[in-house]
Amino acid sequence: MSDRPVQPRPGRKRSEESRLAILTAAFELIAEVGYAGLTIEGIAARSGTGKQTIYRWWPSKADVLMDAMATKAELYVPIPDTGSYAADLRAFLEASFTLARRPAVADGLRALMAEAQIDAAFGERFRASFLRPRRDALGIVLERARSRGELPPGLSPGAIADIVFGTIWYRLLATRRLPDDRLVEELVTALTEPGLEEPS
Amino acid sequence: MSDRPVQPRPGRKRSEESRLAILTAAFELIAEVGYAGLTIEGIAARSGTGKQTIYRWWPSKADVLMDAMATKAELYVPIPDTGSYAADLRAFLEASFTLARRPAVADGLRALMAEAQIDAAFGERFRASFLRPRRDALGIVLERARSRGELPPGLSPGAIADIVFGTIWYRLLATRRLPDDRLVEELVTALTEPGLEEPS
Amino acid sequence: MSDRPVQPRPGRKRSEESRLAILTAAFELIAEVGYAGLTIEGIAARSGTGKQTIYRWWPSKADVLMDAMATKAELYVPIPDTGSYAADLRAFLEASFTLARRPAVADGLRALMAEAQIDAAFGERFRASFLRPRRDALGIVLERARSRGELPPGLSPGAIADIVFGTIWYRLLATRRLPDDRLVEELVTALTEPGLEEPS
Amino acid sequence: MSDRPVQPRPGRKRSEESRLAILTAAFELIAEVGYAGLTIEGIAARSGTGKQTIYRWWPSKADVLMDAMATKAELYVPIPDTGSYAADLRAFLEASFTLARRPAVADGLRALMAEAQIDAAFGERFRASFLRPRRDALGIVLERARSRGELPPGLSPGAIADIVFGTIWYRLLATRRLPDDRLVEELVTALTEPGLEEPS
DNA sequence: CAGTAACCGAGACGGTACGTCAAGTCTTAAT
DNA sequence: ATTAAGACTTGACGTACCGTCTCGGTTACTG
Repeated sequence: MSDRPVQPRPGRKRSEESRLAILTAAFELIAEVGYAGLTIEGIAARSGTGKQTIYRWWPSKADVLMDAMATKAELYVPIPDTGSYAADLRAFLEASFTLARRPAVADGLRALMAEAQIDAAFGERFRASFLRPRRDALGIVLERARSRGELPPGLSPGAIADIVFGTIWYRLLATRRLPDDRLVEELVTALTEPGLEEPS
Repeated sequence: MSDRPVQPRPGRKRSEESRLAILTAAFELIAEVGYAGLTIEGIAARSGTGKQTIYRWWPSKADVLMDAMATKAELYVPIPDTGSYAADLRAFLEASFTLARRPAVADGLRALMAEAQIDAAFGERFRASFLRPRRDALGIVLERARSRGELPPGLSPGAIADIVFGTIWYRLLATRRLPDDRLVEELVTALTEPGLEEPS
Repeated sequence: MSDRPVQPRPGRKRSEESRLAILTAAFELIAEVGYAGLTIEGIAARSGTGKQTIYRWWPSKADVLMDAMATKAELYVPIPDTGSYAADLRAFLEASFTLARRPAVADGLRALMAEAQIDAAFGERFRASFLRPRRDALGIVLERARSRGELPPGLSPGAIADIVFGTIWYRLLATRRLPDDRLVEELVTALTEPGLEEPS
Repeated sequence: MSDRPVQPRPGRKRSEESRLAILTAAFELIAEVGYAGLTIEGIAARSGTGKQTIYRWWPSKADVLMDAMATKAELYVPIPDTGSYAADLRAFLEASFTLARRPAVADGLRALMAEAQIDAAFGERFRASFLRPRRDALGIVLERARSRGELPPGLSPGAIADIVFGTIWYRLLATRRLPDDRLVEELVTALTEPGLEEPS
């Protein structure tokens, strides 16, 4: 096993130091000047690197930011498995909302989603490497619930995912009221079969 | 009262011809070159006007586009009043989805929402003059339902609005699968009290 | 008469202030940093103008410099007419040498001739608008001498011009010994018919 | 004495293969893309060597080109010795003109002279190792003529050299009319004492 | 014959300047 | 006062090369 025979290409190796300096600069700049003020030149200047080094490894400033978010922000959302669909859903929502309430994360996510609308090629990359994994995580929770027969009738897993992520993103993008615990309960209410949730 | 006494200011009047030419050019250009390729200079050239004329009347190209969308696209969504919450919701969703499925409209909405993330001042205007009226329309439907006691327990009107608009926007922005009739039914399922909708 | 009906084109007029600031900056910079260190960006910064303003009116930095030399340096060489070929030639050479001994002029001429070798299109412009007029001035002197039968046998006016200008340029470009009065006499000696010059 | 005692330094020897590949690449590239398009990176790529190898042995691309000209072009001009100043001068001019008429040589010479104006350090090397030997060759011819009393009165050997080389270079650099046989005769006419040349 | 020193190719690095684009401002003559 | 036209300053873009700096690997002299 273990493919990739390390392929010892000739020439100087990529500088890990520069890579981190660039991601750090991008992460700091987005907080200081906003996405509209974020420029490749600014990242290069702040990080003490050359523009060419950025262009060599990332196709656009949005890709730098996406990489910076993945590297510098801790975006991991665990896949809960409590045995109950309602509890799993609540746990997933709470973890996601906690993330989205961090200002730097919320600002970064808004900028990435905006750029995804404007630059179609980046949009593809953003969906494939950022949105899809998180949607897949919820998909696992929903699949378990489905196999236990806990999903409400008339609601497909796909629609539930659309509603869950749609509501989170809408709060971020359109209302700018960050999602709170009350919204967790209302989403759980809407997405579970009434009468089944609280067996008390 | 005393409505604008026509205020006969001195000097040449605003050219209605130019205004329409600018909005038409913006609407056509967004389809031809995309929002990334839309420029004030391009709009001026295409419309046969000067840049200054655009800057005099609109604060940014996104405002031109928003105006163009409002003027050139027919974005009106009627406020249904059938007497039944489920039927009203379904009608509202169907009308909204029909709109969002028009490619020019979908592209324009995506661009406006993107710009609203990047330019905070435009974001304010976009929310106030574009998002709020539509949310208010749904609010009227929901208020009528609430007063008739048809809203599901545990779901506030605000949360329902977040879920409805969130899901529509998410399909536009993140999945690029345009909303379809099946989603209408799933949203109605999630947002009505089970057993009440279809009295079968 | 008086063509060019002033052609009142619409729009803002070219800024004479910027034009002069650019030429002045170029003329000063060539002395301070040399041609290798002369950049469009440097000229723009020093002159307080934008790069685009330079690119709008000149095709290359060499053209800016050529214009600056013509405007800022006083390069005019009068066409002598003493009635004697030898005296005219001597006067022409002395005036030309005086010019070429000014360091700023010598440096500028060297740079222009160098660029003319490297950029063929500029070379054409340099020959047509810089070298040709000066060669034509000498041509008038020689034509007068020819009509009076004063040219030495076996020497065409073209060859005399090649020798005169060739020698001046060679001293500038290759030896960097600036031309002096002794060289004037030696050139006059070589280019006049012996025995005719000093009729004494 | 005993120069360079072969100094058997340790380490790998300079690769003659790479040296020739670099000079060949430079010589070919100057013809294909011109001096403006000639780059160290291009020479390295074409020759299959690394940039460092070039920088190790030559201080600039102009030095590579000068070396390539000396190695690839046959630039040798014999020192004629016929016993007659006029015949020697004619022979020297004819040999030099023949060289300068070869397009690759003319292009190379123009580029070197241009670079000598722009890069002062290279200019020194160009004068010392390229121009000086050729001027010295003519100097030998002129010294022999002087000792035989054949030089025209009023013309120093230095002035003659300035006129000879100046005229050749001027034709190359400024008029781009390559020197021809007629010019040989006119130069001989100007630089010999009339009545002495053809004793007929 | 193992070290070690200089060379080689490849290619990433920090920089500088390029020539272009568009932004938002201003000036002009005409309406 | 407003318009179309177009020049203005500003700032970032993405590219091209510069000259330097690793890399891993090859030669060739030396202790």
